[in-house]
Amino acid sequence: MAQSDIHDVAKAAGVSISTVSRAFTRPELVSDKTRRKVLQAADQLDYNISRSAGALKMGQTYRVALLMNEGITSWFNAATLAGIESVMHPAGYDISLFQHIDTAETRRAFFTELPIRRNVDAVFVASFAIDPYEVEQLGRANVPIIGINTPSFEGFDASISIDDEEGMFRATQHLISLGHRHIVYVCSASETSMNASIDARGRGFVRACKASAPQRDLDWQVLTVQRGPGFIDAALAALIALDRFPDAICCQMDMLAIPLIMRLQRYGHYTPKDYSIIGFDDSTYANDVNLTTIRQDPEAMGQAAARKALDLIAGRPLDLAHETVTGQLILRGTDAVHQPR
Amino acid sequence: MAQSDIHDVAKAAGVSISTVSRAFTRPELVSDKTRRKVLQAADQLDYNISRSAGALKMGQTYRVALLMNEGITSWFNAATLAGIESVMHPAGYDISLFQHIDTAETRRAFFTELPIRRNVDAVFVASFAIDPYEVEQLGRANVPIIGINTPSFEGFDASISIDDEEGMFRATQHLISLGHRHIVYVCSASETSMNASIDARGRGFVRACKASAPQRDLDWQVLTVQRGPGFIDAALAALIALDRFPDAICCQMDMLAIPLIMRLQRYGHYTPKDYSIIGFDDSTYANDVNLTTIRQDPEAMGQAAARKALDLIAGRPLDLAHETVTGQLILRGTDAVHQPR
DNA sequence: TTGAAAGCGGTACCAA
DNA sequence: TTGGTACCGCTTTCAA
Repeated sequence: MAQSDIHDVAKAAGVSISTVSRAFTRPELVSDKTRRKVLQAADQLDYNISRSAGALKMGQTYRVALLMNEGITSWFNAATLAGIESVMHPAGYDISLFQHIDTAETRRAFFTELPIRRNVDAVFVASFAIDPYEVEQLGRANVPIIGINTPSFEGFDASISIDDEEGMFRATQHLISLGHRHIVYVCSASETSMNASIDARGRGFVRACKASAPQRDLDWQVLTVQRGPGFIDAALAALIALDRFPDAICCQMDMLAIPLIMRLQRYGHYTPKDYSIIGFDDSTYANDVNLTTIRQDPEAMGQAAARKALDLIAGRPLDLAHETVTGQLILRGTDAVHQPR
Repeated sequence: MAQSDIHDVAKAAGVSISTVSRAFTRPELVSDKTRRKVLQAADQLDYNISRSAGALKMGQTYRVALLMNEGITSWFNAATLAGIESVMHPAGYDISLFQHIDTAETRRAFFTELPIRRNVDAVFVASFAIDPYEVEQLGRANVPIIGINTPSFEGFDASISIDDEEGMFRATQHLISLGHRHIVYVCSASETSMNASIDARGRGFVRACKASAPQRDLDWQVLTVQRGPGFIDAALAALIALDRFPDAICCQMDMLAIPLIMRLQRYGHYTPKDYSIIGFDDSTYANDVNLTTIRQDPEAMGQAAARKALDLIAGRPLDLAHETVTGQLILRGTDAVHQPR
C-alpha cells in the first residue's frame, strides 16, 4: 500500500495542496467546513504532515541534542531526560541522545566531528564538565547551549544547577546539630568521568565541619573509594576498619547510602539506633527505605532547562538565564539524636 | 553568522554540489584528494549534511517511535531505551518517545491521532498490552511494529520477550528445594496500567507450588497490594499480620523485595537467617544489596529489538521474528536452606 | 478563504 | 570521477 501524499489528500478533499497544508498547521486560516473535509480525507488516506519536509522548509530541525556523561540508565540522567522530554515533545521536538561522553576518546570524537552541527536547534549538556575548547566547539553549532548541573556556565546561553555544596553543607550541619561528634563522609571518585558535583559536595561537608563550634570538638574525616564495581564493598571495608565506628555517616549519594545501610546491619551496626546516616539525591528507593536525604529534582530541572531552550530558540529574552536551586533536607528515618555509648 | 549551505562548500572546494554530497554520504565514490578538500572546506564553514533534507529525499524519516506504559524513569524503560538507542543512534536514527501510554485517555488520544503516521520508520512497543484495535491502528502507520515484553505478539512484525512465568516458576522451585514450606508471593497490582508481566509471574509461582510433591505439604499463598505510593507499607503490614511469618518470600520484583528486606529488619526478621527472599529483575541495587533474584536484561532486549527493526526497515528477512528469553536465577545472599524453628 | 508557484537542502540519475 | 538537473513534500507569498 503506497503512502499517499499531500496531492492525494488535496484531490480527495477537492482543494489545493496549500489548503491541505494550512488545514494542518494553520487551521484558523481555513474555513471550518473545508478543514473538516481535509482532515477527514487525510484520515482516510492515513495521511499526516511530514515532519522532515516541514522542518526543511522552516529552516529548523525540530530536534535537540542531549549530551550526557554516563548512560541514560543512571537515575539522574533518566530523570533529566524525562523532564526535557515532557516539555520538548509536546512542542514538536525530538531528542537526539549522546550518551557516554565521558572518556577522552568519545569526547574528542564528539567535539571534533560535531555531528550535531546544523542538525539540532539546541543542545543540552547534562551533569558534566566541558572545557573551554569544547564549549567553543559546541558554539560552532550556532544554536543555544543549555547546561544542567554543569560546574560552570561559562559559554552557556542558559543553565540550571543544584547547589551541591550548600546541600551537603546543610546535611552535615543537621548531623552536627543532632549531637554527633564522630562524622565520616563517604564518597566515590572516578578519574575517567569528571563530575564536578562530587567535589562540590565534599567541599560542603568540609566547610560545615570546619564551621562547627570549636568547643564541640568534632572528629570528622573523608573516606574516598574508587568508583566502579565493588565500590560498595570498598566503602564498607573502610568503614569497618575504622578504630571507632562513627556516630554519623554522610554519603555523597543515596546510591552509596542505601547499600551501606543494608550491609552494615550484618556487621551489627543499625541505623538510626547506632548511627545516623544521610544520603544525597532522594533517588530511587530513598523513600521506600526511609532514608533521610537531600532532595534534588532532576526532572524539574530538565523541564526548566527545556523551557529556557524553547525561549532561546524562539528568540524570546530569558527572564533568568542562569538558575541555581538548593537541595531540600528530607527528614526520614535514618537520623536520630546522638546517644552517648 | 549565517549558516553556509552546500553551494558555499562546493564553491570553496571548487567542486559541484553533487560531489559535496557524495563526499559525505558515499565517500568511496569520490577521489581521496577531492574528498579531503571538500571535508576541509566543510569544516571551515561549519557545514554538515542536513538530516531533514536527506530524509526528505530518501523517503525515510530516520526516526523511530518508542511507546511505553509508564515514564522513562522506570528501571525497565530506561534500560530498554538505552538498548534501542545504542543500536539505532549509530545507524542514524532518532527516537521519538511516547511516555505514559497507560491511561484510557492517553491511549485513545495516541491511537486515534496516530501522530507517528508517516513520521517514523518503525515503532517499538515496550512492556504493555495493546488490544487488537490498537494494533490495527498502529498498522496504519505502515511501518514495522516491534514488541518488547508485550504479552502477545499478535499483529507485531517482530518481538522479544522474557518468559515471566518460567522465571518465577524457577524462583519458586528454588525456594521449595531449599526446604521452605511456608511460602508467600508478594505482588502489587494496578488497575490503570495493564502490565501482563505481573500476571504471568504470579502464574509461575502458583504453578510451581501446585507442582511440588504433595508429601511436602506446602503452605503457600498470594499477597496482593494495590500499586502506588505506600504499597511497600501495605505489603509490610500484610506480611506482619500473617499468623505465622513465612519461611520464604517470593517477590514480584526487586523493587518490592529490597525495601521489604530493609523494613522487615525493624520487626526482627532477618534474611537469610530467618527467611529466604527472592526478587525478580536484577535491577538497580540488587547486586549491591546482595539480593538473590531472577535476572532479565532489558538493555539486551532493546538491542535485539532494534536490530530486528533495522532488518525490517531494510527489507531484510528476519531469521527469528519472535524471540523469548528466560530469566536467569542469580544466587546471592538472601536465600538459605530452611532451618526448622 | 483559496490556489499557483517558488524554493528549502539535499540525492541520484544521466551524461561527460 | 565529476557535474547538471529533476524532484522529495512541504510552507508561504502573492494574487484572485
